Amino acid sequence: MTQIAQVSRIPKGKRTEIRRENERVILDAAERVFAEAGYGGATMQLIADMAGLPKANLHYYFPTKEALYRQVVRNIFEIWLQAAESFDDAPGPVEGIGAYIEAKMAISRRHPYGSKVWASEVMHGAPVIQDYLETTLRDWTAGRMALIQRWIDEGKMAPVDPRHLLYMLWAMTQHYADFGHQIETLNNGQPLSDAQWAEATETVKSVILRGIGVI
Amino acid sequence: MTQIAQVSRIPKGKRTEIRRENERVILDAAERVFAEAGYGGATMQLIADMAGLPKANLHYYFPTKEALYRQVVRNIFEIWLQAAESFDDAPGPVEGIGAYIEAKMAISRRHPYGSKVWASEVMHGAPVIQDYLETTLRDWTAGRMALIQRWIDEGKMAPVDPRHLLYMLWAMTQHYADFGHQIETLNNGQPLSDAQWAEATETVKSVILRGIGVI
DNA sequence: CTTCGTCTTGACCATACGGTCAGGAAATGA
DNA sequence: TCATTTCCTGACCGTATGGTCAAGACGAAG
Repeated sequence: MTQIAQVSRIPKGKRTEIRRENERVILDAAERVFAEAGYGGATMQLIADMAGLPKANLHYYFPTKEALYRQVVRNIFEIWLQAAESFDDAPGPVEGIGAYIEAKMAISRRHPYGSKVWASEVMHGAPVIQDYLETTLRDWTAGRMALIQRWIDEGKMAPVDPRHLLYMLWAMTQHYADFGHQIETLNNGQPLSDAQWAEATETVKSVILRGIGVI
Repeated sequence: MTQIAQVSRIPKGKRTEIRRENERVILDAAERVFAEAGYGGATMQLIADMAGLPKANLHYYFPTKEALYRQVVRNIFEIWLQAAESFDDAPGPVEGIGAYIEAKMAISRRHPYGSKVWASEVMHGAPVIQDYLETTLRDWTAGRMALIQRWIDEGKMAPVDPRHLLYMLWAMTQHYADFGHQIETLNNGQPLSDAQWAEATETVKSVILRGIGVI
């Protein structure tokens, strides 16, 4: 067991571990800097300082600024997709949509920088992840719309346009990450407490679930 | 009457008119470029090209890039505040919140660039409009929260946390501007038609109004 | 027509940025 | 121990950017 744990942490010796760790540190720093300064405002020097590495070292692991940015955006997309699984295996809208809201609110709290990078990328016309929008996201959206439509047809919820319902879910949950600074300012400059996050999640859930006629 | 009309259009001769027109052209171009490229990614040259003026001319009207950006953000804030008036003079939540959703959806369609600049500014920590958040926006929010609470106390709507209800309204309506590119991609690359905008507005209204128990 | 203040703009400057590179340090394997 | 590969980094480079300036064009007023 100890052996297995070690193997999983250091799969192929110190070399691999160094690479893995440095890439992680750089990606974390880059996510934060890209979120706070935008792609154009972010500089490799800033990311290097945040990561505690010389700038030239960044270019050793990631050839260009754009390549680093691409990797950051892709990582975020993976997290989105994982949350999307909350939708499946649900007997009806109360469980499915409720779980989805909870999952996305949790992501907004845990990965605010990632959400901002994604928002920024989309706002600028999705120059990097346009293909993802046209393939993976489009397919996922179509599948969920069909599921919601099925729930409507089965009389499990009110006849609400599935597409715009999805947009509403995305908008509200991501708002708590993307506009976190505004929300914090309106909260007397304090980050939302555990209780306030729970309250926010509960309010969103209750309004939506009542709004689609399942409460 | 003709005299008055002329006076209001050309108050002080051609000089003033030239200044007014050039400032307008520059601000329009700047709003679009800031929205599409972000503050850091926007260049004075790009704005100048978009405005059809030489770069040096921009610096004649606006001393620095930051000053130009500040003016763009302030203009947007004014538009936000005007829409906020929809809330007042409403006898209850159906009219007040319904009108507010319609007004903000209309703004999202007519001023998508402005909405994106605002979102970008807030996401980057509101370096320029932090004072607005702490004064004007905070006051406005407090006033509307009190109004909503009054409606709840009077039994006109379900007891929904007023603060988070406001956040939900902002999130959903601005989402159609800020994430317009994603929405367009999911609409087979086509901008939303008049009918689709009406459908979106109707869906948001119906879910929210049912969600706060007034339908 | 002359004068004066406003507007226009090509050329220019200092700086900061993304990216390169050579040469050394450290880890690996025989 | 020694050879080989990977990792590290200070110094450097070409370019693009925000901003300046001086000289001229244009409208207003007498």
